[in-house]
Amino acid sequence: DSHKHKDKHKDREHSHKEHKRDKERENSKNGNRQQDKHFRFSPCNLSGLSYTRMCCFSSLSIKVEEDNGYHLPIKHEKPLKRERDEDEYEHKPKKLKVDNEKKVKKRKQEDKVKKDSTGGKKKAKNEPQEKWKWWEEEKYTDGSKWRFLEHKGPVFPPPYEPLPDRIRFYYDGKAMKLSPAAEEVATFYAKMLDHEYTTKDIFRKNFFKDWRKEMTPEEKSKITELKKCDFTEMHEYFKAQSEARKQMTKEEKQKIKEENERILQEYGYCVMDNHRERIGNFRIEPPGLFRGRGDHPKMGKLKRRIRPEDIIINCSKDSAHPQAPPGSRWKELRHDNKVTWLVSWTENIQGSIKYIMLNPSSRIKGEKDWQKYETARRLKKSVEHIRAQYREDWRSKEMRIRQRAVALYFIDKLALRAGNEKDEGETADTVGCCSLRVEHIRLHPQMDGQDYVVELDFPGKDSIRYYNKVSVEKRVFKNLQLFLENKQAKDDLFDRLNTSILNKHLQELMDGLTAKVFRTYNASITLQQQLKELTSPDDNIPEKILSYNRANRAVAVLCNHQRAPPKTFEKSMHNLQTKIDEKKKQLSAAKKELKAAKADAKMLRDEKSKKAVEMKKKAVQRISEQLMKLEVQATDREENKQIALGTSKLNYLDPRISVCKKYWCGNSFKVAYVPSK
DNA sequence: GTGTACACTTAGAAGCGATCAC
DNA sequence: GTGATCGCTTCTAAGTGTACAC
Repeated sequence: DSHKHKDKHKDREHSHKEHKRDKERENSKNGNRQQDKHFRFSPCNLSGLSYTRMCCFSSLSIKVEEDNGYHLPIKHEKPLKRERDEDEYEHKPKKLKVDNEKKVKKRKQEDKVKKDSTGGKKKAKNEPQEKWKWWEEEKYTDGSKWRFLEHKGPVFPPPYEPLPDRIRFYYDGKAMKLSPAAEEVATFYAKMLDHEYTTKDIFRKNFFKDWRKEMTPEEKSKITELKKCDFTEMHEYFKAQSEARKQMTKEEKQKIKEENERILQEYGYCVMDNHRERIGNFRIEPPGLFRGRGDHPKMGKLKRRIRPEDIIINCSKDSAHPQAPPGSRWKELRHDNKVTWLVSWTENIQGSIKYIMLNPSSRIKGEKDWQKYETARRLKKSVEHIRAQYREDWRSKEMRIRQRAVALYFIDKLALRAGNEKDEGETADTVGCCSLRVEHIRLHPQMDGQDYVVELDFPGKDSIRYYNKVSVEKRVFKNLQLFLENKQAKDDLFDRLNTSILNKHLQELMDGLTAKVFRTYNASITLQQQLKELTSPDDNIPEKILSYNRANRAVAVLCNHQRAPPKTFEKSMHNLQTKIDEKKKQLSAAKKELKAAKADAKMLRDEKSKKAVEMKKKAVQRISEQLMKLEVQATDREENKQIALGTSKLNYLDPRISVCKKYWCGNSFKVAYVPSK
């Protein structure tokens, strides 16, 4: 019997997008593909000291073996071997300096001295761009995140600018002038007319409900049906505006660029502990319609405009406090150095808190990132023991222990997320490991020539579908059968488990261990093993890049990092195919010419015709190479259609693996910071 | 044990300037 | 010159995990 509430989840269908993805996945049995357009660089300013890195890749294919210890949700042609234990992830770390009170005190004093010498303000803006090796400095041990923090506060979006009178809204075929408040919300919808969102019932319903709240009583009584609303003039107006922006002269564009740069310099940086640091998101989110992912019950709701009165400012007592815009005041001015955020506010859709924090290149983010990979490396040392433990626990007398052990096996083997419980009706129905339900799993004692196959099919984070068939150990299979007994589709698979229980257990096994550490560890170790397998010391740079991309793709597949195929995908593939066809024709013609030249040479037996043969041979060779390149490009693009490589690069792969000398491929990476040599 | 608040990381979509191909 | 594509940034939603009250 379930300890958790049952029947709490309503039947939901896959979103339209997901259906599209499913269909495409089916159509692409040899693997998912993605055009490597989406690649997110980590901020990697050498003076910015990011613990993350910057790489230049093209997309390349990987192939996956059926049973390699890691069971990837997306299948590929070639085996991706991944051994569980690989010592090379064991780079010697640079010894972390241990903080002590004396050193922290010294740093504090130094900060004070520098501050005093600059009249209470840091000389940050025009400081020479000298590398700051924050990783060589001591860390705070008292839980504080900084000693001094000064910033200029957030940048607010511009106020609403009413539409020109010539741009009209029509209701039931008749032009109608809207009040400014109602008009503003209408423009949010009008701007999205081309988007799939506006075809969704929930989106339309939520928008209309919230829009009506902004209307005057007269408007409210008149506008009663969304389907009678005509926003097309507004839509065309915004499209024309966007077009006009594109058509601006170089000078106009330059002027805007300079203004943006000025704002960035003024508001985009803060001073934290004597260093000028880039802020990640210094702009307040503008009002608009909420774009929840998947079947989000709140999509289309009005995201209200944030006012200074909603804003909490966090900074040092002894800093120059940011000033609220004239005529307004902040909600609160706080001096909490136990947190890293500079500005916060509560949003109105979920009631959650939003923050303005530092850029990933900052000391504070870099240190956290580093710690994350250090924890993953510690896990490497304990992982065999932990695996032995959970295998033992599969036989436990207690159901809760068995469930915990099977869930952990999934998290380790399949790199699943923990799966916290979520508020029903407040968010899209998505699950992770601990929140899997009976309906998400199917057991096949035999399937495709394999024993004990578990078929997993569930919506994960961002409503991305996780689909995988994996052969498991007999004991796991038997346990799963037991967990499913006497349960309905909507019941929890692991009814005696949640993330809190699981993480408490993990904490006992290793200090700092939580479910997500397994994802980091397994992603990084997969990269390393793939690099080892796919590269050889004699490889040239393109070959190494090819291997790196394949290894990266293996990680993306393991972590189920997917994206929607680009809108222009089909068209661009079609264009590429046309090129291939033309090239084939060219090749065929060149071959004919070569044949003719050979015949001439045989007859004439002179130097000129011999030379002609050589020329034609070279032409055939050149065209063949061009054709091959195009074909590789097509395969590559097709295989990368749905795989997103950026997330793993940015969040899961220890940069020390990418810059390891053994796999180093020169100009492929720009490294901001390599902590160990 | 449960619920909630909070702080932070992870995530895909969208935007945009630069470059390429024609 | 123009449209397509690339390479990257920005935006913000959606997760994880901890602390704390009851």
